[in-house]
Amino acid sequence: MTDFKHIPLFKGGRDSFFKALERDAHVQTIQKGKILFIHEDPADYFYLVQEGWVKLFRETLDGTQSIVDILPKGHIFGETSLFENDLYPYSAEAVEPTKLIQIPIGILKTEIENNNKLAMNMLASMARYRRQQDREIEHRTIQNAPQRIGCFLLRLANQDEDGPVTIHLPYDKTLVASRLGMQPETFSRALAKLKDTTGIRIKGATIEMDNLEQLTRYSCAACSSEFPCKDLAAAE
Amino acid sequence: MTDFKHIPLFKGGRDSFFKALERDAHVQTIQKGKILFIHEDPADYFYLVQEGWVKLFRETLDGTQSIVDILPKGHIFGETSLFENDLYPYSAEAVEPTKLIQIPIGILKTEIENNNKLAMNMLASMARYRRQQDREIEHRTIQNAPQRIGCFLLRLANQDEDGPVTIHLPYDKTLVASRLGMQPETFSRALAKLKDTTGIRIKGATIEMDNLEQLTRYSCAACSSEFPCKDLAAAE
DNA sequence: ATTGATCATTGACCAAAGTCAAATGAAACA
DNA sequence: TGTTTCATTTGACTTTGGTCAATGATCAAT
Repeated sequence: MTDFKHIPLFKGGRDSFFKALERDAHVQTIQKGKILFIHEDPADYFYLVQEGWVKLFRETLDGTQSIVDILPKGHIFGETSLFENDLYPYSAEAVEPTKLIQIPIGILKTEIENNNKLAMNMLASMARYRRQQDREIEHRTIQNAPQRIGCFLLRLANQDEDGPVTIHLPYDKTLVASRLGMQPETFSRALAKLKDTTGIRIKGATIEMDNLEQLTRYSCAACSSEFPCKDLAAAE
Repeated sequence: MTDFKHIPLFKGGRDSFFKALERDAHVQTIQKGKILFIHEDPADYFYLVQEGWVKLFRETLDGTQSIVDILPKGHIFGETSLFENDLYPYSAEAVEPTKLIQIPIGILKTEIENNNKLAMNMLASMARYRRQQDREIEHRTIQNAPQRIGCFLLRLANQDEDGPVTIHLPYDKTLVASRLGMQPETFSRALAKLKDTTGIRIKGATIEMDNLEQLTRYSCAACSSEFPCKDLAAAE
């Protein structure tokens, strides 16, 4: 039983909307590696991540992949097809064991078209995503590999914490590498360099440090935003 | 006299909205190099480009710039502040002699909040922008410098044209370089390489070729989209 | 035409990241 | 407990693009 009314994106939805969700949305449990849909497939459903991680990506004819995003719990995907043609603009794959809610896109479309509150929620969500993308492009341009990793770690951490911090990488290093637009080998070396520069401690997928200060000084120097990052994606 | 009713984003606006526009929006003629606002300024106005080009950018403490976008005629900017805090998320500068319409952001806000048609227009506009950004990130990752230039040229051209094509760079090469995330020197060399590879002819800011095929083969090989590009930004 | 000013190109060199191949480690499985 | 599989690391080398400095080109204004 999912409590749709507590999902921020759905706040202010009408009864008919929640009734439709109860009736037609259903939960899917997905194993790691499962492809949910492919770029250009007809977009009949959008999805809400409940547990796990979903990779959105595109690929060229020769198989080179480019990661659009990797989404945690609370995020939706497949919904943008709503506003243009009805095809998915990317492929989606579960990169960890994942629980999703699959929702017919028409339900959301109807509600957004008829309930301004939902349209406003959606606009806020897209504005947030947009800033995230702007930042992403900026970082690819002005941060080097170790700095990008540092920034990635900072975004995983609770930035208001003052003392020692432990961070656990949420998925494979190979995947983190492609999320950050670099090769696995580069990631490995860059992480080692980050360790030497900032004194963080690395044990497999766990990273520890006495405080965030060193990492901040190193990574945020090549960023136009202030630390702590204001625009961390709030769960949608 | 500006015909607000024919601007796609404003289609379906109510009379009160257009009255407010008539009253409070006004045209500005801006010389090249003029800064319109700075990142984090309070966002009281948004703008519609009528003529010329506007650069949106952010910069780090040490002055390194990152280009968010460079907008032609028909595009709006400064409007996203609407959905979160009320600060501009970037700085804006006219990079060519430019004509703008400056519009108090409250007028748009009121209309979007109360007129679902406008909210839908805005959603469509943001969805389009989002795809553009997704593509941008992809290209930075998988295209090399000459390919990115080729792709940039293709987007300037009429892609349905079959025969010989002439393209004129819309602004300085230095600026094109930063728009594409590379140094001016790299741009210069990469353009020369593109010339050798594809047989395009370059005279200053004018580029000619017998047809688009060579360029397409070279640049679109490292892109997940089909040529012709469907998602070219329609004027908003 | 001459002078600046700015933009653009070129050369020489350097640094960062990618590639290819091999070695190591770690988790899953029979 | 071995075995397989896949992720990760490391080494050696290449490629790409960045940096710095100097030179050309262009354009506007005197």
